[in-house]
Amino acid sequence: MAPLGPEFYLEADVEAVARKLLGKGLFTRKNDVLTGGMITEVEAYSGSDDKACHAYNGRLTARNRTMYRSGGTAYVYLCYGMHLMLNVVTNVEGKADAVLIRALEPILGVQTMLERRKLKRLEPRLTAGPGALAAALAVERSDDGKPLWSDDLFIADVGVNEFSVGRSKRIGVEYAGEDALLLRRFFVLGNPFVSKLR
DNA sequence: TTGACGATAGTCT
DNA sequence: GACTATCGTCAAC
Repeated sequence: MAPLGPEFYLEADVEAVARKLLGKGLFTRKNDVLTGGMITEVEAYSGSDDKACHAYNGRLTARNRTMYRSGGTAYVYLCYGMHLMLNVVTNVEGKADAVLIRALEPILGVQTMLERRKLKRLEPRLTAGPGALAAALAVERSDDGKPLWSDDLFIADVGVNEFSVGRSKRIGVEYAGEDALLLRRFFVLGNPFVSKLR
């Protein structure tokens, strides 16, 4: 399972990369245990034209500076004081674009993920939703800034390409005014491991 | 230094 | 469907 290299993430169109990420595999390796699955839901954020983006209009802070790095870097931050969010930085260095990974369908390490989430049986809420996904994969703040071809955090092609893509507004960005209406959320149609509006 | 507020999830009614 | 836990971030004071 060879990780995708930098070229996959460098293109300027963040929405295109977001779509391409659907069906790819996202995995972490912690304590020698591989966990992860197929990405089923993503959202695109663009620093250049998007009020919902942390880096809108060139805003640069201690938190969001990872977004300005080269495509293929992980951007991890804490939301609501308790949930970690995992993002994929896209575009070239200096352009603050990123894709929020919101949900995946488990493939590897289901038992370990169930334990991390304190669940007894496999059900969508194991990995449907950005905070849930980060908890299931044991994503940590220290993963911020890592390349997505690291030994303990990587994205790979798992050979899935037969599915339809749904599209909608993004979740929880009402504060962004008219940009909250942008159709920058993409998901695998009909897949149960999607957070809302399957 | 301070305080208002989130790219959420789990629990309770 | 409503309520809230919980804390880092950031802009304003």
